[in-house]
Amino acid sequence: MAKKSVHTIADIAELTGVSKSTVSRALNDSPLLSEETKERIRAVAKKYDFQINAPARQLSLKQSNTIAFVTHAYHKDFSVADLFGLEIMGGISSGLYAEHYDMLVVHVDPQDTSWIHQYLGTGRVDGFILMTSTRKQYHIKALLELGAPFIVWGAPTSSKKYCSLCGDNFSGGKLATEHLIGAGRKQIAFLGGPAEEVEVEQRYKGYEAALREAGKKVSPALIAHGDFSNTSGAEAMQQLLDSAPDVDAVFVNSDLMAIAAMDTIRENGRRVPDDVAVVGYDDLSIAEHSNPPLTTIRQDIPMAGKLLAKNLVQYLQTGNVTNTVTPVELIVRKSA
Amino acid sequence: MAKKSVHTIADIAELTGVSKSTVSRALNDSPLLSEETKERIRAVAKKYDFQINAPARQLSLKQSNTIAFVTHAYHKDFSVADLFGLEIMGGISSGLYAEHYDMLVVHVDPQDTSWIHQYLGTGRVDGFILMTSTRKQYHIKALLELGAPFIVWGAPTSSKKYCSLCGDNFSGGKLATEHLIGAGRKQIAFLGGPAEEVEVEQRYKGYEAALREAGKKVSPALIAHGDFSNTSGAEAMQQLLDSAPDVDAVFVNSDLMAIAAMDTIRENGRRVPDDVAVVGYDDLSIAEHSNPPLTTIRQDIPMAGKLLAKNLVQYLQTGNVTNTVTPVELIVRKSA
DNA sequence: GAAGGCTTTGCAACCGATTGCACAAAGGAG
DNA sequence: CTCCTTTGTGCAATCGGTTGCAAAGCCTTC
Repeated sequence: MAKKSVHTIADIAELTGVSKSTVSRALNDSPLLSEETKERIRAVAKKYDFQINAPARQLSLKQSNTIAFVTHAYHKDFSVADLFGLEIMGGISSGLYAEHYDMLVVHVDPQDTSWIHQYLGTGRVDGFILMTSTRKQYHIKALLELGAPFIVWGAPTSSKKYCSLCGDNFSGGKLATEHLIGAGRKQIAFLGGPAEEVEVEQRYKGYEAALREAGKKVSPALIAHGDFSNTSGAEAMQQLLDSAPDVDAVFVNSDLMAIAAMDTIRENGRRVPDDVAVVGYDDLSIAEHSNPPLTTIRQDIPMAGKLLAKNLVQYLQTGNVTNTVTPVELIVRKSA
Repeated sequence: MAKKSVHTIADIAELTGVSKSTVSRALNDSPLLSEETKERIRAVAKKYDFQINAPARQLSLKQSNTIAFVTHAYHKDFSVADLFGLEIMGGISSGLYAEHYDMLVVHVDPQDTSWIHQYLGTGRVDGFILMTSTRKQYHIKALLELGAPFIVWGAPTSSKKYCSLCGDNFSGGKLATEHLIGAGRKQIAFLGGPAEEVEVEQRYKGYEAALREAGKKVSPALIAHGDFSNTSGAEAMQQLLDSAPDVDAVFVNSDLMAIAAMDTIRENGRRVPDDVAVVGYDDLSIAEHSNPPLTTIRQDIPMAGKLLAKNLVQYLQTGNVTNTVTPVELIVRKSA
């Protein structure tokens, strides 16, 4: 079949005997056209498998229908952000797809903010989803200064208004701790991520609140911090076992650290969960395959991704600034 | 400063007192212009932080300088492709960046090939990098039929010519097995991925070759297959321990399966590596953090990503079909 | 039967780049 | 002092859409 030559709306126009404008309107479902004409034109377009030219459309509309997923470059040293980033990317991608947006992935150098000009100034993307773990504040500041549209994963910290989405960290910490208390644990430790991060602080507050409500005290010997990495989880756990030998439970701020912590516990001759119960955070896909399967706080990551996409698009279209907190859920498996 | 209004080459043209064409030529380093003029124009462009409009350029050049990273939608069930995909994406991204290309991520339904039209027909992307694990052949066939430019990760299988890149699976299998033989192991098992995959078959051949060269026989009781997933690794390992109780080493086709296998070995009251030595495959970031740290065959994934990018771009520009095999390397840690 | 109002469609300008071709200026040859 | 190259620059068309405005057709209404 010689249908090959149908690549522009002008071709369709000729085939249907109307003008370019009419074809354009038909394809965009303009109310100016009669249903009949629209139908006729669309039928032809479908028949010839017409695909509109994206760059031309973007040029005309001054809008790319593309957003950039901004993340730091991946490196050998394995942090929670990696797996987490992968999972959330799937959610974002599907959320954007539903809104007819494409996703460009931009790996940035944490030191450098020139990517903002590079992608926004050129009309390549309409907005950003920020996932970089380090120096996030620095990037947020730059985006705000340039008036670039964006949404960030994590609790909002600047006084300025911008879109954000984060998990309910307070409830997460509380839920985990309550579960351990309910299981009859007496010496419940908190193994957090970097103390300076808002998320970690909120989880700690939840931990504290649960203990207080149960009439328990917070003991400094039961508090330790890592940096979300595997190794730091093992180290912090060792520290806890040393400083509080009678520890019988631990709430860990990430699944990755929790898995490392469980290894450390075993290396110290204790059993999980018999001697020490462990609750993780995130419910990454590895959580259910760990040994033993990890009890953890689930953040619905795919859903979070979809919401990031949806809220950003909403902001682009209406200027609505959203700061959403997504619910968390306790998933009970074998480790606690 | 009122530099805000400099957004098009026409603005630059006015500022420098030349025509749009001259500005365009200067920015593209055309040989038609004198160095002096080019310098002068570039200086102005730099001064005003001019960013060229991408859609306009794309429309004019009929080329988007964007490629699509095509992968299946991520789902809960954790396969090697996930982590592997993440790591290789980083390499691809940086490789494309070096070639001045952007990376669009497209999550596709394995059943559906309409994404090809959707992205190629619209001029949104210039080519594809195919990573989907299942139904890969189906997608390759569709791409070939439509004459779409692409490169795939994995050994080429069709009789048709297309670009590909894959690890040296034969050498990988051989290296791993030789290492185990060299360590004095006598009953060396092969725990593979799906038997029908070319990669797995090649690794098996390498395993076989190493045994043969050492004057050893291949025993069917020492062969098992999983599907690259965590759980399948544990199951297959159990099967091996049952069918060959005297097994003292195992070459596993993926790090994820290997880690699960090590757990299974311990659950059966044996020690790693003392009783059973384990060699994995891929050297994912988790390999060095496993317990014990995993001896494994490294594929240089970031480099593979860069090569995928580079070779695809080369194909786009010159039509050169490349089928590259990247070297592998034995990384000795504690598990064997 | 003419005027006015709707609805439907087309013309042409515009979005911001690239590039073939024409033309102007400068240098060299006769 | 002309004429011819050679080199450097600008004009205007083009890429493929979108959209403000004008116009054409049709139906009412007086």
